[in-house]
Amino acid sequence: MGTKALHPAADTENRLLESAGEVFAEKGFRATTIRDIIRRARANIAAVNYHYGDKQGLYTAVFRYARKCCEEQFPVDGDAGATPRERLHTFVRSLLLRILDHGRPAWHWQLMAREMMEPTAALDEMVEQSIKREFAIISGIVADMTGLGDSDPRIRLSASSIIGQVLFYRHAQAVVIRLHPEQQFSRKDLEELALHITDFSACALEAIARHGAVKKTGKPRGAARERLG
Amino acid sequence: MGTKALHPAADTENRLLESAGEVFAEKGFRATTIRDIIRRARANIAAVNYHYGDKQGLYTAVFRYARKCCEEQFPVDGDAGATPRERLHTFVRSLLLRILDHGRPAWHWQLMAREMMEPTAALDEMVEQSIKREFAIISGIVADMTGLGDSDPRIRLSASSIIGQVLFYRHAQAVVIRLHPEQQFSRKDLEELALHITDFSACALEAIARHGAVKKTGKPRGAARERLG
DNA sequence: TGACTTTTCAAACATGCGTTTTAAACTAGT
DNA sequence: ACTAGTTTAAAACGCATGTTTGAAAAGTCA
Repeated sequence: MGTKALHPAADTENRLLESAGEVFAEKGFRATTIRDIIRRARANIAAVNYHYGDKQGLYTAVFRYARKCCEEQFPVDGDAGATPRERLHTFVRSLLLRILDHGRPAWHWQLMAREMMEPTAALDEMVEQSIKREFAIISGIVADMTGLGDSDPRIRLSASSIIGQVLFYRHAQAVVIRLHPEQQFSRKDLEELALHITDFSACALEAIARHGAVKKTGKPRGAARERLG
Repeated sequence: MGTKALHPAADTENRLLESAGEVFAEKGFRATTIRDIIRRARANIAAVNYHYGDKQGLYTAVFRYARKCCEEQFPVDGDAGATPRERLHTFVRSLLLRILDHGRPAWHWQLMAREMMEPTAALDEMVEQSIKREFAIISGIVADMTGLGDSDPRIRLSASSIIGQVLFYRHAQAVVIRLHPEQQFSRKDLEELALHITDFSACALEAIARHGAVKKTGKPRGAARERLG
């Protein structure tokens, strides 16, 4: 009927992927029922078994699909010619938009957040194929801004501090909303949030650069102290 | 068996509370089965219905119990006479130990973390009776360290940044373990972690104090230089 | 002890779930 | 039009779950 036009070139398989993604993201793997998915996809209950074997098969298919879309939409590594400070801002902003933007496929990173907290086999794949690379990017930025040696544990700790500030607004969003109703999550608010986290982190990194980067064979890769003025 | 001695003065009701807490924390509300709980508590399946009405009733009872225990164990507001920096460290350290310490009731904050991510009615109670107060504490510390006026939004943002760094290790623990197997969570590791987060945050706050605290009663401590947008 | 309440127990009940089955509808090549 | 292969459809199966039941056991007080 007319409903078919809502999902344009969507054969049953694609409708299942999209619907399943929404429901899985909203309620988690266990709490979602196949009947809930097929109702939303306007498909038959046997379709998921036919196309994906079983519920778990559909889940991993959805997960792979989500990761692909997510990476394309908000690339996390900015212009290599930019200053470390600018690259930090790009990274923070992209991550924040990824996990909180109300855009169309809002459920992609919601799925990821769920996997982080309650890992299944899908998390291993995600760590290997996405997170490792992205953590390396932020680690590189941190190294540039601090001048710390590659193996200095403070790089890992600082990178975690930065990511933690961002993920907070996803993982603890329910608390934030209750605690600070004035904190909204419009695109504009997210831009402000990204600026704050960038500022906050940059100040800390610059402090480390000033009085802490005297380890290893000091190889200052970038100008760490330019930002001071 | 000596198993009964493990739960000393535990009547059925208390055994249910403890066992349910462990299982709920580990698998979440939906995924835990009553049969799983009563098996661990060595009680009959009808006991939960008899004492708590239904599964949901048991859950809210467990939750209230968890909050009580949690607050007693790691008080988050340190000596009022200490320096702001020391109070910051106390706060960060307590929060970190709360959510990651392997001590006996390790499941208390695991439950809370679950509620944060997938809120039920229990979260509202928690926000009102615990989180608001604790967020006020860290906000006070931030205000002291930066000199910002009470209503400056940067206080809320900075407090969130600090808490976010801590919660990261709970919410994304599965990722951290896969990404950095060298990162352990022994008591000693947690102390180091707390020191890093304190350092990182203190540097950022001090920078804000230097060039950003020109609101309210205005106490410009350093040269207030402007930064790029 | 004996009546009465509280607590425990094993079994059964009702429901919702993932999955399977069987057949009908559709598609494409000849 | 016929047939073979693919996709969809409806119903049913088997199982695990939350909950209820009715009686036995333990506890309480006279």
